[in-house]
Amino acid sequence: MGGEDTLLPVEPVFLKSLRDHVYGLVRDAIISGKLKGGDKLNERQLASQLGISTTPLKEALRVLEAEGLVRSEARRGIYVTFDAAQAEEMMLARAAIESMIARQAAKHVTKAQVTQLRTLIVEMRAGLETVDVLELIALNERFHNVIHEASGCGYLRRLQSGQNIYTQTARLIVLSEERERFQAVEEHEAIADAIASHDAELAERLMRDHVIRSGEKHLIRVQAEN
Amino acid sequence: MGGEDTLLPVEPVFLKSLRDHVYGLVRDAIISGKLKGGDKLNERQLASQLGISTTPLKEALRVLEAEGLVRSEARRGIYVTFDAAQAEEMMLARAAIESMIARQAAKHVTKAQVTQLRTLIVEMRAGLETVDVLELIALNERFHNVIHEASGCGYLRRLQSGQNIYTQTARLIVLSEERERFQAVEEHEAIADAIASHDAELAERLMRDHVIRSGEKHLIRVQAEN
DNA sequence: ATCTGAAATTTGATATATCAATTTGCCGCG
DNA sequence: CGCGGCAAATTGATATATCAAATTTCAGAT
Repeated sequence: MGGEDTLLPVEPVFLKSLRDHVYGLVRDAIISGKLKGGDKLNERQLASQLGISTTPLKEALRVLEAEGLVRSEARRGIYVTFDAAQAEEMMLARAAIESMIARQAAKHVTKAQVTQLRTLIVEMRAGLETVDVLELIALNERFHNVIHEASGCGYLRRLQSGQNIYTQTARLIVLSEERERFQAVEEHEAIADAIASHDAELAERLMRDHVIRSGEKHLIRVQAEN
Repeated sequence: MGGEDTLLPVEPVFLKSLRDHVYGLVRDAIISGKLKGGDKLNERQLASQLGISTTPLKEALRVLEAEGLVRSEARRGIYVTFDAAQAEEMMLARAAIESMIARQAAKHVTKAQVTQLRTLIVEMRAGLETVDVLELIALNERFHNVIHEASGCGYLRRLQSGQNIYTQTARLIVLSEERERFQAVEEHEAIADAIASHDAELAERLMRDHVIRSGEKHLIRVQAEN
């Protein structure tokens, strides 16, 4: 087993339910590598470490199992299944879903949303000049959010968010390379153009290639950290 | 190790945990329309109806929530969120993921797997002649399974299976149309050719269009039933 | 020393009790 | 009649106890 002793307390204010809080703790521990593929989780022990009962923990583990991060064997144990190979597949899943969202966005986007996308591109170019990486990260998120909203696909959006395994620091590191910053903005502009011209097929392909290319860089970073 | 293959006389039904069983019951009720979008579920009442305690039910509901079929509001209630719009989005999700799987399959497929695909196509043609719809359904599943295996993507495969909302009867009805049977086999052959020639881009596009076109027919059927 | 198998232990599965937030209903006041 | 507001009822959240399957331990036989 790997280092779940470093998983921490649940003391913080009751902003959300224990199960949601614990879900986040364990998921982060898995994604960040504190819990590695093959590690066994003990319900009682983990609940006791967190200072909670097994009920909310069991519910959190069920969600993680539904997401494919752990596998539960009846009366045997709960094992972490997430590894580098799955990280790559989750990136591919993001690419698949995000590109389908872009496809739908190209079909349903409004003129106002096109304007929002173009404005964001302009701001991204400004961010390139000032080398404001944090600002670029925020703009990237807003850019994708506008596309999500344009698509009108709430379920796909939700499904997509479940495939996110990149931390803020990983994003910072990836965008610390000037070449990457420029390429990302170029790709975003091409995607915005495709959506603006209602070219669903092109928007889908460009988005897929963008997510995969950018994702590979993140994955390299993640692997380097572990 | 080994030899346990002949020692499994236990009924599968009893091996399944209550939570898994209940999960299946509620999911089917939602997908089939017995529970409609907006319906409120009461934990105690439902547990009592099913003759179980709330513990396994809560876990089942957490999984359904993770899948986006219900939404839980703390100390307020659990509401069914699945509706026709989400059914369409789940079909799009299937198309997105299945096409990504086809893309990976085109990259990693072996000669033996290509042979399997070609054999299945031949059998499908035979099924067209004999109008054996059940056989066609089984062949379709095997066809997609070979592609899944060729892709080597276990996570994507799992994610894909979560998007399945078609019943056997729905498949029967859709394939009851001769035009649909022929078109499906034609599309399958084109997909097999693309994968055989390692054309990832084409395989992805063909698979996506196939799942969407075929999915729309299923959705029309589902809507007609409700 | 190795194998067998039964007892003790572990552990997830399930049931039940309790807590606390929310809703509901009723009463009185304007 | 309408509107606050408090008490009771409802309900999901959490804690704890119990059950049963799986694993481990270890005595006894070979």
